[in-house]
Amino acid sequence: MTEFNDKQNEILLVAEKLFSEHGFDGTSVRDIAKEANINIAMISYYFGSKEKLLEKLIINRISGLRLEMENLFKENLTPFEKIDRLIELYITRLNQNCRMYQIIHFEIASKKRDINYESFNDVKRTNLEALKRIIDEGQEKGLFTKNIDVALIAPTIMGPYFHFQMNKPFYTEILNLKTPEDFDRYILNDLTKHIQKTIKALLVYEN
Amino acid sequence: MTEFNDKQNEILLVAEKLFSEHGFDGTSVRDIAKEANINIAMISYYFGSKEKLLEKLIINRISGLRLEMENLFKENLTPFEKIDRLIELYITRLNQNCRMYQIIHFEIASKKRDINYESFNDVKRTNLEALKRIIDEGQEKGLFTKNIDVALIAPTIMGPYFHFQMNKPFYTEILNLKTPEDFDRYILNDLTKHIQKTIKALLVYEN
Amino acid sequence: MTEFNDKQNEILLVAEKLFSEHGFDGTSVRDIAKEANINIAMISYYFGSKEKLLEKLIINRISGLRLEMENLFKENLTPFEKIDRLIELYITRLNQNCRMYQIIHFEIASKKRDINYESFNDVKRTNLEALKRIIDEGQEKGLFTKNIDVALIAPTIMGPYFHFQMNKPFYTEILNLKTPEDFDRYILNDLTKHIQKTIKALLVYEN
Amino acid sequence: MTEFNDKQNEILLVAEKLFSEHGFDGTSVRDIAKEANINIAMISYYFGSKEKLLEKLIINRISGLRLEMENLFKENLTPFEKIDRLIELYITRLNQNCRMYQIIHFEIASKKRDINYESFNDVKRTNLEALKRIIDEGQEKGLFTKNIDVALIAPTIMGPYFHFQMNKPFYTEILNLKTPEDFDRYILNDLTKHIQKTIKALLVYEN
DNA sequence: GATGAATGAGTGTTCATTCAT
DNA sequence: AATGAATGAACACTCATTCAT
Repeated sequence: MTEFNDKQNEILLVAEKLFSEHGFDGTSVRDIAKEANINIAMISYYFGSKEKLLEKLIINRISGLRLEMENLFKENLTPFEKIDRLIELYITRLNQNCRMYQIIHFEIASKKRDINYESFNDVKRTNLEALKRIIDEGQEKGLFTKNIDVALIAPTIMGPYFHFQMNKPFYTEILNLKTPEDFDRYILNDLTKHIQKTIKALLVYEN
Repeated sequence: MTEFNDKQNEILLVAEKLFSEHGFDGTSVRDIAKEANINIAMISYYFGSKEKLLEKLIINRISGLRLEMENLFKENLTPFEKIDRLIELYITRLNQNCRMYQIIHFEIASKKRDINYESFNDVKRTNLEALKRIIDEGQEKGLFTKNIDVALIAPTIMGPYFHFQMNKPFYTEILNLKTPEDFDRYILNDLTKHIQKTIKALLVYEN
Repeated sequence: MTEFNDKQNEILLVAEKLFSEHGFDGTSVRDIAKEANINIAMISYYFGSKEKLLEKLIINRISGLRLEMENLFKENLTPFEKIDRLIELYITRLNQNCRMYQIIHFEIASKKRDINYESFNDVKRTNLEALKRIIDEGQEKGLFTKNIDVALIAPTIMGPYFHFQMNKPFYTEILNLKTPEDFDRYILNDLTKHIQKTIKALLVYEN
Repeated sequence: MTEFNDKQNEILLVAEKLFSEHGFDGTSVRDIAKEANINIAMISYYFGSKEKLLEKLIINRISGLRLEMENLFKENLTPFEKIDRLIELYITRLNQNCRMYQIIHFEIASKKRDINYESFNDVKRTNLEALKRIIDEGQEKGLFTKNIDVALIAPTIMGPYFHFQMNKPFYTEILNLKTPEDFDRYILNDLTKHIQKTIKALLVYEN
């Protein structure tokens, strides 16, 4: 993992913002250069090409996404508390990187670019593993139901969050969230609690 | 609602496919014209501009999204059954229009285009209303818990579906879904059942 | 062989001029567009790309290079007269297309472009064939020496011509050729006669 | 004549190679810098500019082109033998510097650069002079015909050589020259003999 | 009503060169 | 003396759109 200098980091920051707001194709290198106050040629000079800029941006941001869950397991918490903490951690982290997820999700959908998503998948696999350990523990202790498909728990945590984010204008309106801060606060409090409840309900539900 | 002729419908169909696959900016009018076997000038001629084509496409498709839930309420079903049926209806409908949702979600995110999403929001409001009626009924009958935020049930239904779709490559891999048909079958069976279970668990969960 | 319209022919003409004067890499599509008084986009529009423009230019010009030598053989001429006429024909033709040869020679030398020179080689082969027939006839009649390598006669005809052209500034100076017309006249008269004499000398030379 | 240091000579060597292979415009300073393992800025630093590099390259190489023909005249040879030796010397020397000639010929043709070719012309004049002395001697001894245009003998020697070189792919094919070594051997043996024969035939030909 | 020709603006990228160190 | 960073200009090409027919 190469380190980037200040200017390169500035370019990455601007690119992240513009790509997430207007998409990769909707953002020109001139837009990035103008907003980052650098010469157009710098993007090719530093990153090789616009596409490689995206790639390096994704790799750079993804490498910070792996959750540090060691403490979670060391701490003396009940499986329920662990689930709560895990979800809180998830949402906080997703919300910090929501621009990146916006970009990645769209780029995965449009298969045009052949970006290596393996490191992204790696993160997801690791996170899934952590989730599985907690659920296993809860099941062993007889707290959670036996009938749980772990692979579907993750989309049940992240799905609502992303859906909420993607329909920001709609939920802003019906929940009367007046400022972006209100929206953010709603996510970190109400929505997080809702998702925690959902997962816990699911883990104890006997159908 | 203006009616479109055959050629216009063909253009809309091709545009829907290409926009969903490569994004709006990633699709050129030449691509559309070539795939639809029409002259490039036709798009401007029929729709005014590429942007207006998108707008008309969205409006045209959205109008078909309103769920017909009348029968759902006429039928003599328990609230649980109604929830199951509603979710089944939702997912089926989402899945039939997943291209359209792909487009709309991205276009909402990139605020560039000022497309009128009111009719889209209308649909969501109507669907929310239907959901609310069922939940109200379940609560009145003492079957569901009192403590339910209806506004968050919808993202809990649709969120996991969209997240699953958006991460198709990842879930294809970890669930060993070999063909697109396998993937679709998994959505309509396993994922639907999972979401039904999730919602029902949530509706009876007393925290 | 597709026909070109007036504008396309104008572009080809300008491209031929500029490519021969400044080379392919030394000529930008902007230069061509400006000199041909057309929009830059037209070059891509009409020919696909700058490289394809070169290719089509070469093919278009080459197809006119095959010498019509039927009359030469029908006419009741001595082999010596035929050689004279053939060389005259050669030089006249080379001189009419000297720009094209300038381009082709350089492009052959720089192997960068993978242009199909087969049609060019075809022409050379055909011309070689004609030359061989005349020499065979002269040998049969006992007029020419037996010891002739036909493959080397062609470079002995064309080589001096091209060398003269390529060193135009030098020969202009030492031969005191004041105007381009003088230079051209020298080629068509003196140089042609010199080459005719050279070849005839060679054909009768017993070493 | 300024002397060049090792790095400068390396740059000249690489530039000579690349210019001859891909032309001046087809070679970027980056290409040269990479192949010469030097910093890009070095070319401007050492030579002023890319164009001046070409100029200095040409001047440097031209100064080595003057044939040393003193021995030729000192030796006790017949005019015919002298012609043979001269041509052999010519071809050998041309072939050693064929890259340089490739560059110069193209640069003369494209009048863009205003390089001083006077020293190049000087060389040609000197060589012409030597040729003239031999021919004069042959004429005085009654061995050569009177009617000789010396200015046209040079192109008759060099023209076939260059034409052969420029159409390398064609002659490689029709003469079945399998390797570059075969090609070179053919030039130094067969082609040289052919040119010697041509000139001698011309010098004795009475038309 | 429908279209081929045409265009100006914009795309990402590469260029030779400069400059602070 | 030598160089890595940086740049403005130019590159070939594609874009959505217009317009005469």
